[in-house]
Amino acid sequence: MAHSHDIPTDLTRNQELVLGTLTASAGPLSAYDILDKLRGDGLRAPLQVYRALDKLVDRGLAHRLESLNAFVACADMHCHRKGLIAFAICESCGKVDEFADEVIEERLGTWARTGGFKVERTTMEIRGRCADCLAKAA
Amino acid sequence: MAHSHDIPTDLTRNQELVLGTLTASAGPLSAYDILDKLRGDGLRAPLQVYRALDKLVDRGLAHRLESLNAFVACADMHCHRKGLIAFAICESCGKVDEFADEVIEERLGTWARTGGFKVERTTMEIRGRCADCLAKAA
DNA sequence: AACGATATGTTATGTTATTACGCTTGCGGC
DNA sequence: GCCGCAAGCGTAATAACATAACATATCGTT
Ligand SMILES: [Zn+2]
Ligand SMILES: [Zn+2]
Ligand SMILES: [Zn+2]
Ligand SMILES: [Zn+2]
Repeated sequence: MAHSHDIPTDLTRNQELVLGTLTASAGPLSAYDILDKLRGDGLRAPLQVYRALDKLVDRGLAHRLESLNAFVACADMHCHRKGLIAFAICESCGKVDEFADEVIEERLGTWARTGGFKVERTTMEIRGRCADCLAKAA
Repeated sequence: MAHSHDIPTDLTRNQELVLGTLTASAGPLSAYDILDKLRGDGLRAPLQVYRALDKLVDRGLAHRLESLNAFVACADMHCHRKGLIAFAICESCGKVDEFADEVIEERLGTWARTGGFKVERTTMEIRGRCADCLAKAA
């Protein structure tokens, strides 16, 4: 049976290269970081990376972290249909944890309904220290 | 009696100019937008604006919107000691509404405690359409 | 084959943010 | 007063992030 982690097969070459780079990385990468890693594969211009990233983000295979101007591969495809994903970003090791929370989403919906605001998308990014790094620092 | 909207008196000239510009603006401004508006007052270099913005953001007098790479004046100083502020940004008119929500903050705290993550700061930005713009479009 | 839609490659440019360096100003201790 | 420090300021240069504009290529449909 197909497993939810399977990489889609209909990606273009550039999209596959970019997603592969993100997946192989321990943490978020900027578009230019990605470009540098893919020079050996023939990529030369930022736009090649940005175009691939656009598609990957559209499909939920990657996420943009606004507070870092960087990108990560989706951790586990749990989230593609959920409206709100929160990211916990460790300032120390760069690791990114992603999670979806219905309570927060519902609360946001309540706020929006009250004020007549139509929510189109939400970014939530939490900066701090992960458990591992806290343990090491202790 | 002192009112919470009073502008602090211990700002430097550059800080005052930048905060004034933000306060006068209907929507968020980028650092370079601010710079352009302040050329007549003698400001010449991005750094002059960025330095002022750093201080203003530190003091909670202005906020940075990560998803726009832009800045707004704090709407009403209600938030300076609260950990989490959410911003609702209208894609149509640019208006930014800010609010603090204890439920969301508590929920986030719960998630963090569970995973051993130490939250240092959170950015939450909601993109969509404000009530006014929805009414106009109808 | 003709067409449209999507993807690509390339160059140039635009926008946002920081580094590095030196000068000035305000202030407490002497 | 004068020293020494901390904070602020001015300027130039550069780094980092993102898009515009245009030409070509690839693929499925008719
Ligand atoms: Zn995801
Ligand atoms: Zn960590
Ligand atoms: Zn505020
Ligand atoms: Zn609006």
